[in-house]
Amino acid sequence: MTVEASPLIRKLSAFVRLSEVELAVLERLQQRRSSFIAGRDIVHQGQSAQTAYILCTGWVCSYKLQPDGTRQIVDFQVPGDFLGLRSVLLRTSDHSFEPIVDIEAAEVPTSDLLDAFEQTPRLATAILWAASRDEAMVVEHLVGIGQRDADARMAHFLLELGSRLALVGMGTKEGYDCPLTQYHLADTLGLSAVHVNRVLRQLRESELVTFRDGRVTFHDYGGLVELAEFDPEYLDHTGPLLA
Amino acid sequence: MTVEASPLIRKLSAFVRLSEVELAVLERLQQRRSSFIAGRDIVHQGQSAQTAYILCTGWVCSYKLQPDGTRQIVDFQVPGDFLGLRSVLLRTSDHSFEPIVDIEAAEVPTSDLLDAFEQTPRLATAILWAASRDEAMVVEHLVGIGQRDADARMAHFLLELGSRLALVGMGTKEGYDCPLTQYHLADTLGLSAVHVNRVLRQLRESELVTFRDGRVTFHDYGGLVELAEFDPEYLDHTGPLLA
DNA sequence: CGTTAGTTTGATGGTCCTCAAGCACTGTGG
DNA sequence: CCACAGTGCTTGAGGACCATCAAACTAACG
Repeated sequence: MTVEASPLIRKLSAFVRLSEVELAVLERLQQRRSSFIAGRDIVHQGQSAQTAYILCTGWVCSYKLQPDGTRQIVDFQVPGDFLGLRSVLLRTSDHSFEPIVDIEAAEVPTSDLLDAFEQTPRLATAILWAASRDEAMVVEHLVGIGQRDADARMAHFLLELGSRLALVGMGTKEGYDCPLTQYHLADTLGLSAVHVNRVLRQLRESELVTFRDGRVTFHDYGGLVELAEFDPEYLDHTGPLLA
Repeated sequence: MTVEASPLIRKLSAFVRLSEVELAVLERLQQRRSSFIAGRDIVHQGQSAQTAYILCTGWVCSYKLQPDGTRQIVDFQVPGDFLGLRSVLLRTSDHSFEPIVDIEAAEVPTSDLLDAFEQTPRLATAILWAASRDEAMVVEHLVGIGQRDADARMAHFLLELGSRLALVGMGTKEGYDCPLTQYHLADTLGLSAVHVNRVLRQLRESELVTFRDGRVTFHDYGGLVELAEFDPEYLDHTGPLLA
C-alpha cells in the first residue's frame, strides 16, 4: 500500500491482500479524473451509460424519482465506491446519481474495466464482491423502511454509514463528517423532513447521537446499536474468499 | 423451443433467441430435481450454500428476520427464477427462503453452473441479466415502501407480480393464480395483516382488483396502473443486448 | 441587505397499528 | 358424526405515529 492509497484500494485491502500487479491495475483505472458539482445529476434516469466511475472524493446519492415528484434515495456512495457498475456491465441503467457535494471521480470506460477484469480475475472477484455487499445494504435498507420505526431507522442508518466510512478511514466509533441535509435523510428513510428533525432531537436529547453542523457524533455507541438492533455482521464478512 | 419448455427457458427466450446448444445446456442444468414442502425453510440465514436452485414449480419467498421477531419479505421467486444465485457466485449468503407451497426445484451445483457459464458465455450473460432485473425489482420494492401509501403499494405489488408471471405464461391482464396469504402481503409491504385486509376490500369495492381464494382478478387494469403509478418499463427491457 | 437553503418548533389530522372478537373452512381424533 | 384445534379472513374501536400546514429562525452568499 502506498503512502497515500486511494479509497478504493483501502477498501479492497480490508478484505483481500492485493498484489503489486493488482495495485498497479487499480491505480491505472483511476487515471482519468473528472469533477462534478453538487446538485447536478451525473447520469439521468433512463440514459444509457458507457462509462462507470470510481468515486474519489465527496459523496453521491443514487435515487429514483416518482411520477408524483417525491423521491426515494436508494443508496449513498462514499469515496472508494463505484458509480454505475451494474449499468455498465449489464447495460441496464436504473437510477439517477446526484453529487451531495462537489466531487472528484475517476472515469472508467467499459473496455478498460473489462480488460482489467481479464488481466486480474482476483481483482474482478474482489470488486464484484464489494458490489454485492452494496446490494446487501440495499436489502437491509428495505428491511429498515419496512419494519423499523423512525427512531430505529435513523439510528440504523447513521450506524451503517459510520461502518462504511470506517472502511475507508473516514470515520470511527466517535463519529464522522457528514455533508447530508435533513432533507437527504428524509428522502432516504421515507420520512418527512419535519419528522426527521424531531427524531434527531429525540436522539440528541437521549444522549445517543448528535447530527449537527455536518458532523455525526456518537455519544453512546452501544446504546445506539441496541436501539437500532444493528447487526454489523452483514458488513463484516471476512472477504470474497478468493481462490 | 420444445413443446413443454421449462419456465426458465420460457423466461430467457422472451429476451434472447437461444441456440440449440444453449437450450441443451439449460436442460442439463435442470436434471437433478428435488422437492421441498411448504413452510419449511430451504436455506437458513447465515448458512453457507454450495448449490443454487432453479425453481420449477411453486412459489418461494426470500425474507429477513428481525431480532424483534418481525420479518420483511424481500422478494418472491416464481417458476423460472433462481434461488441463491448470488450466494453461490460470491459466497455471501444473505436471506432465508421459505416455500409458499410445496415446490419442485432443480439443484445446480456451483461447479456445473460455472462450467455452463464457460461453455456458453451468452447464456451466462442472459442469466446474470435476469438476476440483475430481479435486483431492480428489489429497488422498486424499496421505493414502494418508502414513498407509496398502502393502496398504491398493494396495487403496484399485484401488478408487478402479474408482469413476472406473464413472462412464464402463468398470468395475463385478466389475472393470475396466487397462493399467497394476506400475512405474506403484510410482511412484504410493511403493513399489518389487518390493514392489508382493509386495503384489499377497498380495492375490491373500487372495482379495481380482487384478491380472493388464491386468485388475483384484475377488473380495471388501466385504473390500477394509474393508482399504482406503475411503470412497466423497468421490466420491459428488450434484453441483455447480447453480443 | 434581501434571498435562499436549511433547521426548528407548534398545531392539527390522517393513515395505519394494536387489541379484540367473530366467522369460515379444513383436518384430526374421539 | 361431531367436537376441536388450527389457519386464514373479516370487522370494530381506540390510539400511536407520522404527515401536513404554517411560521420563525439562522447562516451563507451575492
